[in-house]
Amino acid sequence: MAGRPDTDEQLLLHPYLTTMGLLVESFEGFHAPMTRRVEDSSGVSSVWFGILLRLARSPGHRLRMSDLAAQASLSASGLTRAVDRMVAAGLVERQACPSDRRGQECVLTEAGEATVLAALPGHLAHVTEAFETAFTPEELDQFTVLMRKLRDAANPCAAVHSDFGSEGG
Amino acid sequence: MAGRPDTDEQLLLHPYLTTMGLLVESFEGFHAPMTRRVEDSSGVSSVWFGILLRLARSPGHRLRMSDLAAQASLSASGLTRAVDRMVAAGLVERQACPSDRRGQECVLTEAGEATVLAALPGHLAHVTEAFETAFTPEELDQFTVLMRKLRDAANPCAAVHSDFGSEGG
DNA sequence: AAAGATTGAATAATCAATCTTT
DNA sequence: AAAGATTGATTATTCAATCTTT
Repeated sequence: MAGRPDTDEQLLLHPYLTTMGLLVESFEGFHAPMTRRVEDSSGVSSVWFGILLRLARSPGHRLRMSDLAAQASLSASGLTRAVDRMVAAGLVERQACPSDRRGQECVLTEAGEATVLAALPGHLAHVTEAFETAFTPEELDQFTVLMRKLRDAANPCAAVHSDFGSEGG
Repeated sequence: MAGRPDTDEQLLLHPYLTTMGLLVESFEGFHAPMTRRVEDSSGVSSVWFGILLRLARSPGHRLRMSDLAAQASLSASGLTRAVDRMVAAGLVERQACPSDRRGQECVLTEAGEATVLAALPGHLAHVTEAFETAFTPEELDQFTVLMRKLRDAANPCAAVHSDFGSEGG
């Protein structure tokens, strides 16, 4: 009869749960091997590589700690610890933010730039291979559009702050 | 001239890197709020909820430790620790695998089933809202197909083991 | 009071090594 | 010898609290 509540079994096997599980598994299945490769070729963790890459793509090779935290999907304290370790490794340095004395900028060092540039051709080759194996050019375009929609729907604020997603493509 | 190597700047701004960054940011931007909601409504971490959900969807409400580790994107030791804590919380129990005395099965308890079923309607509502806000039905179909291609290309083995991705949809 | 950044305490993840069974 | 599972040691991440600046 109409309005009858779904059984537990129907809920458990709902197609949207299948799609959700597929999304998570697909991302992990794609991301984990990519992570291993970038760590092998760069010699640093994928978190560090992501930070170095975002700095290298930013004007002045620098980003505010809070912006970097958001872009790297780390908490503020998580980024502070990561940058502590990267400073110790000589890959980045902290500089006072000239316009806001509460702030700190994270700035790429020569060694940091060298690290990211050395690993970049190999990384790009892996990314290219993964996308071109999985997708035709038309599918890659479709995919980019759909991912942007998914992100913007779930998290509207992310679009403006994003160095990667809000332009280009 | 032909064959001239790319400059660092060209590599850094390569469209595939933009797409890769967009993919990661989109997934995190989608997944993080979903994680917070499922933790709020279920009272357990999203890792635990994922484990409970996969067990609830499996025949006999049970899975081998190694299969569960793969599906939950955890290492073998990571899953052992997680299951230790879930046994202590009364949500799952270990049973010897009848066909292979090296193996252990992780089995849902009554309390574990109650936990996942209580949170399921709310979780499904959030998933539904996220997908239907982001996508038209046609786009959701496209998206499912593309995610499956991406996973299968990057990680061909995952398809066979997957409870979520290899059937239905 | 709110925002940016950092610190202490606690949690959870991994690698390498180990043990049992196949 | 290889696979499944677990344990010890280490590392990384988070939350809550704190400090400075706006």
